[in-house]
Amino acid sequence: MGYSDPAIDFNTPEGANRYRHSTSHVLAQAVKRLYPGVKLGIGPAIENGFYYDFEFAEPISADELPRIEEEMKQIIKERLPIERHEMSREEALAFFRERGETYKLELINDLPDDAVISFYTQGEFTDLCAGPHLEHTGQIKAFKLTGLAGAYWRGSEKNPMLQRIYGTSFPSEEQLQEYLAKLEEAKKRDHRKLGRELDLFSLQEAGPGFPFLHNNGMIIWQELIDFWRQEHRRAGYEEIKTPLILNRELWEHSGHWDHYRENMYFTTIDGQNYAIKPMNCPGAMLVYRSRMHSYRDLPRRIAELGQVHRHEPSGTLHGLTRVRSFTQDDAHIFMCPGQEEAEVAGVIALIDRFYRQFGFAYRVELSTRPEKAMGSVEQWEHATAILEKVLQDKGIPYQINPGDGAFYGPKIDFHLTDSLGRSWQCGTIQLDFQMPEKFDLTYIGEDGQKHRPVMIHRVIYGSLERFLAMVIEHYGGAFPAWLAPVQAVVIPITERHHAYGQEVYHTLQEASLRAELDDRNEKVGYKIREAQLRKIPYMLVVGDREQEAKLVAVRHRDAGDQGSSPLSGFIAALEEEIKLKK
RNA sequence: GCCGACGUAGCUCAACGGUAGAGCAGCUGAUUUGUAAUCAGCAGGUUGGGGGUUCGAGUCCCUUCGUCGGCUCCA
Repeated sequence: MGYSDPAIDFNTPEGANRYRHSTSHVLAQAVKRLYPGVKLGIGPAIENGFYYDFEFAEPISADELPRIEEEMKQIIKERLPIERHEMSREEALAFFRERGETYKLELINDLPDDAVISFYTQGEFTDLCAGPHLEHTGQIKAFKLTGLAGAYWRGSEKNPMLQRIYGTSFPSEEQLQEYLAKLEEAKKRDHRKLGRELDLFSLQEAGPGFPFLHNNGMIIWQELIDFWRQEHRRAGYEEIKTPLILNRELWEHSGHWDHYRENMYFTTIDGQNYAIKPMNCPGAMLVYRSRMHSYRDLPRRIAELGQVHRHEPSGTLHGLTRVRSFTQDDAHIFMCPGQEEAEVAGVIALIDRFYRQFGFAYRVELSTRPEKAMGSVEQWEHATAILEKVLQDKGIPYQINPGDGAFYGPKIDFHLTDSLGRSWQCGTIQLDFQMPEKFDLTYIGEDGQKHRPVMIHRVIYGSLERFLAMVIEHYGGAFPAWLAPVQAVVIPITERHHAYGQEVYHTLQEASLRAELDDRNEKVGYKIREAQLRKIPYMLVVGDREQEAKLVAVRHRDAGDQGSSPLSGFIAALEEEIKLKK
């Protein structure tokens, strides 16, 4: 099985991985040549590229990447054959010990006893590697080093931090350029850029991680909430609002003090200790507990748009997607044992309904028991089995994310992808047997005795801030009419059309449409250009012809000039478009 | 929090250690315009903050805050 033409195989994931994995070896070889004392970490292929981790004697800077690229080109020019061979464990250890490759030694020591220890050699460079690889280095046609970053050895903050060089490679220069151009294009959709350009929100030095929403952003926010309320009423939810600040005792009681303290903000009122809520659940528990429940009341689905504050490490903050204060579209479902499956299934259906509305593709994960968890292993297994069963019954593909559950229960997570391909958790469904216990929640069963309810914590949007970011990037700022901050702008051609423009504008306003009148002293082309840049869906040009016949000349953001129509007809069509959330 | 980079006008970006500039946006005036930029003028800054080196710092050094790319973490 030859591999003389990498372009043929590149279209399969295996082929692309092999190609890029070999590129990462070329990178390591180049670095070894340029920085003799360097120690090697690992260097796998990843989605869209590869990386290699190094420990340099002196940290290098990004300016040095071009120099490394030059050396890589040299290695490619040398067309070094890439050859596989095996060593015994002892030989392998001796090989790396001699070369001072302490990280490689660690890797070998962690290999299972019966593992085949294989190596790949190209020229003077040999690396521990399972392969497979290309036949020779000359097969790499186009590559680029794309970044330099710190990364903990084996992903643990307890380990030393290595320097990771990222890169990508393709079988042709055209494909590489195409990929880089696509990345540039994607950057234009970045919600942080669009947020400023479209005046949706801002991030200020006065409050790192605490976003400011502007009027345009608030309009989208409110539409998201209106849609949410409507759907939740239909799905049988109630809505509550609980305080942002509650006393410390409550958080000690709920387990947050033990399990979540380092993420919480605290304050003092009249000498008493309070915490700013990082989660909404305790508030919902108190509401549940404020009266008696019969099994006939259950399931009780109690929703809350709750603003939470969490102290996230400064280095993790990111636009609207990772903040320190956000609004969860939370709900807590209290139910009798046995109702779990139906309720979890109901929430999954609701999440699907929402994401479908926006056309989001999503990925599902099942997160299991973390190290720091409340409750017995049996309870966790029981809860996890329920979640797993629902996913399987529904035929939903999912990955297991071990140890990533909440401290009170396992969860199903729903991930969306941003414009640069980064994945963000939005929806989540968490099954909780702990909190009802902690708060001694009860209901009266058919038998007249007290019983313990089970609880689900769930969010659909996840955080409204994060979801808003996803919405911005998904539409690239060109929002559908139901979300658009301004739905139509009236553009009179000259001053002589201002009165009619006013009339049109007022009629739109009275129909509760979000309209603007652009009566500035500018040419039509100028006003249209500006409206296009603001991504306003409809532009209504009015001049002599329109004024005379009570028409509007409709221009659509994407479809262009639509010709003239009676104002009433335009309004009816727009109202329909909004109602259908097209 | 950790590693690296970057902070110059509202925005995008210039300025060999030697008087901080441009385009767009803004304001004023002229122009009354038919589907992506009319013309002219004006104004706009303790170069993120603080310290230091130097005759002299946007530029070099230290420190701090913020942002960006990752790592860890997470809605």
